Amino acid sequence: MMQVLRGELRERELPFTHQREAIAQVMFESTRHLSADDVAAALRQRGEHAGKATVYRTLALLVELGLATEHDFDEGFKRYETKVGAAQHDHLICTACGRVSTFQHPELDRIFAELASEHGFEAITRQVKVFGTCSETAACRELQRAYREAGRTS
Amino acid sequence: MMQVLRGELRERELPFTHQREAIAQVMFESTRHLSADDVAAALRQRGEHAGKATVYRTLALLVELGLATEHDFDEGFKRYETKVGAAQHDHLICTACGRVSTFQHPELDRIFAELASEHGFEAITRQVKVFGTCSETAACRELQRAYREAGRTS
DNA sequence: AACGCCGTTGAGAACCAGTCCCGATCAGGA
DNA sequence: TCCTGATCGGGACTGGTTCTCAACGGCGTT
Repeated sequence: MMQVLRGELRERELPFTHQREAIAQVMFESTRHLSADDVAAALRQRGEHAGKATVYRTLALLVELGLATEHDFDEGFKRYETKVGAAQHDHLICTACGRVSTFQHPELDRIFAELASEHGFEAITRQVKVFGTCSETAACRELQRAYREAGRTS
Repeated sequence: MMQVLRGELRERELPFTHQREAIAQVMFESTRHLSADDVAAALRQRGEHAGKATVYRTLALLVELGLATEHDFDEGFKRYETKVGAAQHDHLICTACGRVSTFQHPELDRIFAELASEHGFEAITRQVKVFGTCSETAACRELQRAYREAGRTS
């Protein structure tokens, strides 16, 4: 896993530094969506440390290398997710509790490929996000009901 | 058109102010995706003026009332688009020239409805964005070619 | 093992979209 | 016209992210 990073860096003649290793380790070991702060906290927890500029630069680098993806769930900051060993997937974001769940739909790839070629567009990445309320907690289910009723009457 | 706004405001017992009218006018007369700054500039151009706090508040209000939608095209700021008289649509964003084009796909609504019910999720809004390169300018087409070749070899 | 080049690091300053504060102003019902 | 409560606006503030630049550290070379 770390070898992949090492290889990508060598290929571009970029140094494999201690900080890059530590940050990548944090990313690779988590399947969650981490903010820059989460990464810094995880580093502290294992006795490591990296300046915030380095954390941001390294996360951007991982995205550039294709080893991570960047997400914006409308929280006012970005989150990052390891891409290694995970299939392309999209997200459902609960606006009540903040939980993010993932899904894969077999038709989406085809649809976007069709769209791109129809528009003379070369698609590089896509972002598909569905915002709404989940049914994990009682509070979320309550909001679901409220929303459904409001939708019916307006 | 302005009557719609007036009605929505009355329904919620909110005052129909001169600033709200002017900002809504700017939005309703444009089919483009305007940033808060664009709106302020458009106001200036027609001899109006509104503090930026008011611009932001009013745009948020229009979104709340269902008369506008908010977009984030990864430029570091939000853009707003009037929703009046426009069908649900999604966006292709060219990362080379910044052009945004729209598309509608007949299957997407069905797919997201299915997904939501499968996950016990009540979908409120969705954001579907495809980032890539368009074929509008020579520079964009050049990047398209470069990207296709890079994709082939890696 | 020591050298040197050059990209990286980090602490803090800077940046900037967006929000908050609060006294002045205004919409609109009585 | 008067009154009341919401809005407005200029400027201060917030907080995520980027920039600055001197010190440092990979890593290929000698």
